[in-house]
Amino acid sequence: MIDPKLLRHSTADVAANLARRGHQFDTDEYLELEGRRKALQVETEQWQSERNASARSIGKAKAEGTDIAPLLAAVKDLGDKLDSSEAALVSVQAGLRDIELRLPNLLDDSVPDGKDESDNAEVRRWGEPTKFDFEVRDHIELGENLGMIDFEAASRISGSRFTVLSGPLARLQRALIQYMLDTHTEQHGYEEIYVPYLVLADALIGTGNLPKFEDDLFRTHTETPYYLIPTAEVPVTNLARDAIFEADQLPKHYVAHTPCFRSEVGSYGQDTRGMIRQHQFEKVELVHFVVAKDSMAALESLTGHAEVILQKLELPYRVVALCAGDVGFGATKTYDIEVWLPGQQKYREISSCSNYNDFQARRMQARWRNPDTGRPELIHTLNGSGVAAGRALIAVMENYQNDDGSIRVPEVLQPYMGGVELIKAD
RNA sequence: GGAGAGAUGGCUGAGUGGUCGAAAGCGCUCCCCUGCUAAGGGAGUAAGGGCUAAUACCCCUUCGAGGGUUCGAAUCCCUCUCUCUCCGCCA
Repeated sequence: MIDPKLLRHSTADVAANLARRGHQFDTDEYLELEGRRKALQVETEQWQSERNASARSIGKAKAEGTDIAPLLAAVKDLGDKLDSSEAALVSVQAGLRDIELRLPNLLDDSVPDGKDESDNAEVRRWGEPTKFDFEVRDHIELGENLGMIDFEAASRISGSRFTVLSGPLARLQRALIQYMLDTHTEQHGYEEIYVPYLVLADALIGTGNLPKFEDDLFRTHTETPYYLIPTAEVPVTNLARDAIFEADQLPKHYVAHTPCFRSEVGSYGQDTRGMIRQHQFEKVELVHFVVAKDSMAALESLTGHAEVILQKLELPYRVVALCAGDVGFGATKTYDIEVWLPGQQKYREISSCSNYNDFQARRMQARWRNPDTGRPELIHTLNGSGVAAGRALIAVMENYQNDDGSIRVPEVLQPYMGGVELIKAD
């Protein structure tokens, strides 16, 4: 959520910033509503104040034994006036809040202009696209030839966009997850955390997934609905909900492995084959809670931590700064890390690292106490994949493939594979 | 699933219709005192929001959540959620 005060006092500036994303902010509608809010709130609070004053004087009169009948007569219709004014205020406030909750975050000035993916700016590149002296296979062909990926079985069980992995390949994904968790906790100082995979709507409002992106989520039909998490970001970031951290408790660095569930409506026709885009996938997620002044530096370090994983796996990648039109709803700035996939001869997203500044914190009331002012201030939240395990598995398969369809196990993963160095069909 | 108890400020814990944003204690901050330490004395110490240039006044809201009764609710009524104890079941 954008600071309501900023929205109120610098409406045109906010609209201009959001326009960079291609978001059209109807300032007339907003200002009209905001004007009514102000009038109604002032009026309502005046009635409330009056009611409190008269209730006090009635109490006092009663204690003194004075006749309270005239006082009661004086406040006779106060209740009605208060009720109607309050009802109007509540409805206007709900309308405003809905507008505010659906407004994307302000972009950082460093975000490059552009309208879609093709305008993203490459920041750096690590490694060179892997070279092969044979015809490369994609992960689908590799996996099926090994007999360790079964898309047909998955679709019998769950329909499209699911995968069944077996044997060494299933273990390889687990090895990747374990390796990532160990690296982030042991090398990068993160605290490992285990969280619920089902969350309440409020948690998703906190991170910005609701109310706008309900369609992307799976929901239960229990009386109070649960949502399957689309990323660990949701439960982990909500650890800060309603919190007031002391200065010495920050920064917080969390790492969590969870499955992620996405409905992927609206992505018909994209990546329909293979396990690039699934309803369910495994991901290791990094989350930072920091004080405001540190968040841009934190974005750099978080992105760096995700990159280390690819470097240790010796997977070629590049980092791109998302352009204005491509930055996600709640982020002020985002780096995507794209890994080289020989099967597609393309760099494909394997991690997305974002600074949300106070956007999520404001929705969650996540604060820290600034010792200089003694007052609670909003923290800044960041998160990034470190990295997506399903896609990392694809990247390893395709980049480590041999002519005979076998797959070498990256050196750093071998200890997690019981020393296995090569995955091949029996 | 059954039975019972509970939910109040950073914590413990009073408070069954009015002067209660809330006693007391602890903790914390500042000041005083004591040659150090311990002890002691004093003052302060919730969050959100509105108004505003203001983190100054002033005002509003909040005692698990939502509704109701009332001029007035932490206190009375209804619904829900959560926590704890015991029994049952269960990974």
